[in-house]
Amino acid sequence: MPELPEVEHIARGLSALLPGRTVRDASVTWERTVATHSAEGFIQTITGRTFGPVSRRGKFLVLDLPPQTVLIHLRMTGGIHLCSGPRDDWEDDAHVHVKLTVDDGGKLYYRDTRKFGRWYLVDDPMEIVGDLGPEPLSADFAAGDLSDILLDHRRQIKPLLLDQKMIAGLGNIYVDEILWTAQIHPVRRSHTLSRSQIERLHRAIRSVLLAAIERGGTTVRDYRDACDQMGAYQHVLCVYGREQEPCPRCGAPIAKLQVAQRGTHICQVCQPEPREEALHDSI
DNA sequence: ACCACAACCTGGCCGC
DNA sequence: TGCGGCCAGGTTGTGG
Repeated sequence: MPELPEVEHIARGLSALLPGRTVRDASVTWERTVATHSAEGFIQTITGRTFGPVSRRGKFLVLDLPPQTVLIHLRMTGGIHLCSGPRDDWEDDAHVHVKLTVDDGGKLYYRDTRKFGRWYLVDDPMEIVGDLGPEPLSADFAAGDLSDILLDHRRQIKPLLLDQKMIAGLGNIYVDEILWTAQIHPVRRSHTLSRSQIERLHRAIRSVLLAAIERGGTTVRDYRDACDQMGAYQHVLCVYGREQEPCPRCGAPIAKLQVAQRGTHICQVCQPEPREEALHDSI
């Protein structure tokens, strides 16, 4: 579910509430959620520790818990909810797999229907996020950096953008939105893009992600932020989930196809299919 | 280097 | 109503 904007929004929500709080109690009801420890070992290790700053790297939520760090990847259906009141809807939820009680009685719930999400407790975050590509919203991610990545490979642009080792944080929804915005077909080979297309793509990556963060992310189904609120970016999606609806730019019906085994939404007019030779073109 | 596919899980939706 | 099949915001490992 969550891509960069959703994780960023959750991180901001937790930043306001979690730092300075001490873990008093913890429970883990789906053993495999904690990838680095047994449930027992994890609970013993973190109890009594106090949270420091909360941040994000790619799609990972990063919780400082000196002297170590907790990294959380929400995968498809993971969600975090921090409740300060005495009770909460999540208390008896069958899909809550981790629960932390902090010193003022507040509770942090981790809910994950499909159980794909993972928690990591490590000495050095680089053990987990060391292979990630650059942060697309960082000030030093320039069009030239994107160009270096694209020209260094001969892959279809969509799977390349989804590859976290290339650029960190993009997922299926935002890649479809970004490619529509930049008017680039998802199977276009990365090394065949022109200078101006790369600049358009660079601008689209940043503008789409920033707009999505501003609206608190996209809720297709499960996603809720740290305060259990839905996002609002789903209301302004241009192509994702809009098969058959008119393209906001030209009015042609949005088409759905498979690219890299992922459902993919495009406007066939605004994002024309590359010629065969451009697909296989060398040099 | 790049791609296809299965696996990890559950639930919702569609058609019969 | 029930059941099978397909779909889903992600990642990893295997094999071609």
